Amino acid sequence: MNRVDESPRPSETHDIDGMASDLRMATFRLARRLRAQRAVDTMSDGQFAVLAALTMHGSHTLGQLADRERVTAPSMNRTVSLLEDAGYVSRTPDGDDRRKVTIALTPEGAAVVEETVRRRDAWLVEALGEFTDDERRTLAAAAAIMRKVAER
Amino acid sequence: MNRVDESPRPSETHDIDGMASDLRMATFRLARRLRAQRAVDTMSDGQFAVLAALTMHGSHTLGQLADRERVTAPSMNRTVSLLEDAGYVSRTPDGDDRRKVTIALTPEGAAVVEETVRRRDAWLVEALGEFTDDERRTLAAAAAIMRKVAER
DNA sequence: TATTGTTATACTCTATAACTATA
DNA sequence: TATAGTTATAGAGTATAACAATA
Repeated sequence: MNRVDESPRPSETHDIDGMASDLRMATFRLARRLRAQRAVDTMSDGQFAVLAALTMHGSHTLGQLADRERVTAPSMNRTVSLLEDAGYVSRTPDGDDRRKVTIALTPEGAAVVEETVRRRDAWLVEALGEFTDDERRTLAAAAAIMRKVAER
Repeated sequence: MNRVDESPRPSETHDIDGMASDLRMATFRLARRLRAQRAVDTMSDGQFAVLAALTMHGSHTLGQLADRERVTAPSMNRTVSLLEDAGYVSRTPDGDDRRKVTIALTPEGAAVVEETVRRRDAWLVEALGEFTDDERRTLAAAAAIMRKVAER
């Protein structure tokens, strides 16, 4: 058994049910807190998530965006329309299959992503400053694991 | 951006900006994934959060619930009304200060909490089963720290 | 007057159903 | 016929402003 800190209690590591509850509550709570920090912006989470997806994974069709964000096509259509009206994304009909529409980030959209990330992280960076190096190391390691869990 | 994986060096723990971004993204992603598991239910996150608060912290006035969930009083009033209509909470005028209303969980509400938690955690428990003891220990430790961060 | 809760109103996000255009 | 996207419509969640009851 690989021990990472001074006194891990083995029995607790087998209480996966309790740990899952703790992790679920902590995740929801932190997500809510982080989300609240967007108060300075006018952009919703859903809109920002689309811009972030376009930033990370390039252009998408409407259907691809809807699948990625796990919303229906009409919901995504509405979100994309709002982003288009704001000048943050462009719609371009696909050359091969003219039923499809390619949604791409505009330079203005890219700038908004950068600025929003900066603002959102500011609060978290300040909060993390009050924790210990060990605690921050734990969070960094956990973040990588959480991503793997979410990708399941 | 693969930074702190198996052997974090002290210098890296000072890259708080990058770590904050990682943690923010991982938290949002896991929260979204967990939230999607509620598909079997008809209850929204907001309604469930109220039932969970009543379960964990006992009865509240409307204002206390609004403060705890960080929404306005009219928003909480609406949520509580829906829960009351569904039979999951009760409203009782306060004996001492008759402006106040005590909101309490009904037995039906308590049953809904239990069942919802069970369903939500089922997915997470299964997911966690595919990780190592070390990884689960890291997540357990991180959950506690995340709660502290969120309470800031 | 101040506080607690509620009602009125409006806007966003989401969904299902129906429709259009294209394959 | 099937698929990609859009439009129509409705319900839930949130907010601000205005109101009622009580302290």
